[in-house]
Amino acid sequence: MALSVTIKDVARVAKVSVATVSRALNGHDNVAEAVRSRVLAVAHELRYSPHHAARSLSSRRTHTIGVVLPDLYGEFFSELIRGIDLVARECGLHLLVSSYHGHPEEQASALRAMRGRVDGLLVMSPHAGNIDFLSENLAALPAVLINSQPTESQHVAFGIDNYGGARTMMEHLLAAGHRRIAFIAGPPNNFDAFERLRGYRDALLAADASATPWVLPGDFSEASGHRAGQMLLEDSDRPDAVFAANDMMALGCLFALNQGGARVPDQIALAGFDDIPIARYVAPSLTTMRVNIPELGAHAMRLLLDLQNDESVDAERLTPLVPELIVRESSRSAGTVRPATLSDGGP
Amino acid sequence: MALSVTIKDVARVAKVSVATVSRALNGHDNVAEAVRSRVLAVAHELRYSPHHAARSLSSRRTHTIGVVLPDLYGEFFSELIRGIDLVARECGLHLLVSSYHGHPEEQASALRAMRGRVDGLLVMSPHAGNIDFLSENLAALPAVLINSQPTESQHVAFGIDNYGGARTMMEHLLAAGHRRIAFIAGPPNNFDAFERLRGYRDALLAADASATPWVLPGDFSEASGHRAGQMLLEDSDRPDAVFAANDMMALGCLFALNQGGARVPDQIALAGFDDIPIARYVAPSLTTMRVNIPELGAHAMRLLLDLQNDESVDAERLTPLVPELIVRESSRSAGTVRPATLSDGGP
DNA sequence: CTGAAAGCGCTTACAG
DNA sequence: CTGAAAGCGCTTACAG
Repeated sequence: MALSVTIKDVARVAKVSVATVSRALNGHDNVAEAVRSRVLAVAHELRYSPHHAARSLSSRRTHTIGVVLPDLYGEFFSELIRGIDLVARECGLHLLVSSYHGHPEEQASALRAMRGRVDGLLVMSPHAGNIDFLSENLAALPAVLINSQPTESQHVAFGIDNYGGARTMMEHLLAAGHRRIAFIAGPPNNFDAFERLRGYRDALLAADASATPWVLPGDFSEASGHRAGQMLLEDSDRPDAVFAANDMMALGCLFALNQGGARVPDQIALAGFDDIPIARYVAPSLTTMRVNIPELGAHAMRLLLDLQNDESVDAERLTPLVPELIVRESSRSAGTVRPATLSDGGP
Repeated sequence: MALSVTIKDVARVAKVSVATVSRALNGHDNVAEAVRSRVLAVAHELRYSPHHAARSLSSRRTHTIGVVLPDLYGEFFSELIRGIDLVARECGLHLLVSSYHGHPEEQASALRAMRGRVDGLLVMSPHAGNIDFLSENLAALPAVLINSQPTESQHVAFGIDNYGGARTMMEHLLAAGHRRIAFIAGPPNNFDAFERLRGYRDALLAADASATPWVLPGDFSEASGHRAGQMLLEDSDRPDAVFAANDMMALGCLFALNQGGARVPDQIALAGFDDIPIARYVAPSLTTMRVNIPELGAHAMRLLLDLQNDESVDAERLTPLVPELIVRESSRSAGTVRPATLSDGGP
């Protein structure tokens, strides 16, 4: 760093003031054309690259967006980041990604560490009840909340229609004739999980007011789905269908059922939620609700940009993203169960 | 931002100078204990959080590591980042991740944009022949190259033993009795792909000096593997086994063979490279070389830390990471082909 | 169109 | 142990 070339070096060589160099490099129009091209040439020749911290300290803009996530692990987050990055790139913005690694108590410090590094924040906080404290730490930065519990606070929030998605899946299972439908729940304090459970219950009771919801515990992990599957196998009383709150648990359950000799979908139908890539490769391929994850991120990013430009965000743009029902073999009532192929269920 | 509280506010309220606030907050020992606790209390009460750009401009440290990758898409990169992040966190370092999205010509600007934002760089540059120009733009920052073509330059580099891995796989296929082994190659200018191809050739010729290498073109994408599989089906003359330079192509090839009615492994054995998660879920599950991707990132990060501390890096620590042979159903010479289960091939 | 100067919010020798 | 001051590398009114 000590050897690196600064704006002063460029100014000296180009025989102008640093102010002029700054203007020339930043494309201001109050620079003589001859001077500008000379400055540009010198800057290039010296391999000058502006010092980001200095620039953002004086200009009060960082051209960077902070993304604070619960975790970085897994397909969901990489797809989300990809969608965000797509929009950010178009606008010449960088991304500073940070996660609190499943420790919600570290979220505050993750948020505060963003000060002076970012112009705006995209925050995903699925842990219910975190919102008040969130507001305290968001400071004066424009922010968009992703997939978070709604709040009375003034924050812009955007997410997936988990409730509606769960109802859609239930309607599919009910239409296929299943009546005794078990549900593998997500983590207790997770807002997404809560909404999906709510959709399951409401749909079940809407179809038959005397039905008893059949809920198995889970935590979104494959292992918890596997445990739920084993629990079902041990029970002499089995459901017609199992709806897992996410695909990872559905897969865990599928393997448990396969191992235990329960045929899917012939003996038990199975469905998940998310449409992670593996879902269409397993045998039988998994019926699920497809969530357009990159679009979730991209749209949140666009909302943030509007917020930064002081454009008011109309309510319509905050309408949750509706997941799409993808019917595959795991819920097909009858017929051939073929191995998954390239042409099955997507590009 | 205008409303945010600065070190001056803390100093005023705590009735000390900004210098003292700075020292107290940074844990210097030349601060009276009573003063320190007062400053800390005030800072907390005011929800003060240091302005990062200002701090790094004056201290000349950013506590951030730049990670420049060819792309962000897919399991490989998210696993790599996870490994890097693991080590970074332990050291209280942040990560600034940037990708040039498959456009090598944007790599230079991605690298230069890191100036003044990071203390060190982790760079993955699989495109052969990029190295000289890399050196020009790395400036004075300590850097570690990941999975890149070796160079005479002074850069520290670390990667996977692609050549050795490919040979190991070939020895497995040869030991299973296969002689006519086709190879689906990766992109022409990719160093990883080049090394794997070299391992294939050498192993083939080592087993039989008169053998003719049978190389199909590919570019690491599933689609290109699918095309290669179709090409093999159309040919009346089929190989005993197919070794794809990565798992994605192996999967594409597998689907083509499945669709075309060629039984794997009975008629054609199949193997890939990488051990991506899907590899053990497909039917038949895929034999492959497992690369410990998080460890690749973690180790590179540790090398960078040593470099920053001016510790000399001994050659031993630069020894490439050796992939591990994972034999699954797609290359089993005979016996039962069962669906994948939870207990197959890993946690 | 251009330059001198103030200022962004910190850290760190330098005095005391 | 503490404070006044210089300085990090830029940008941006303010004059001219």
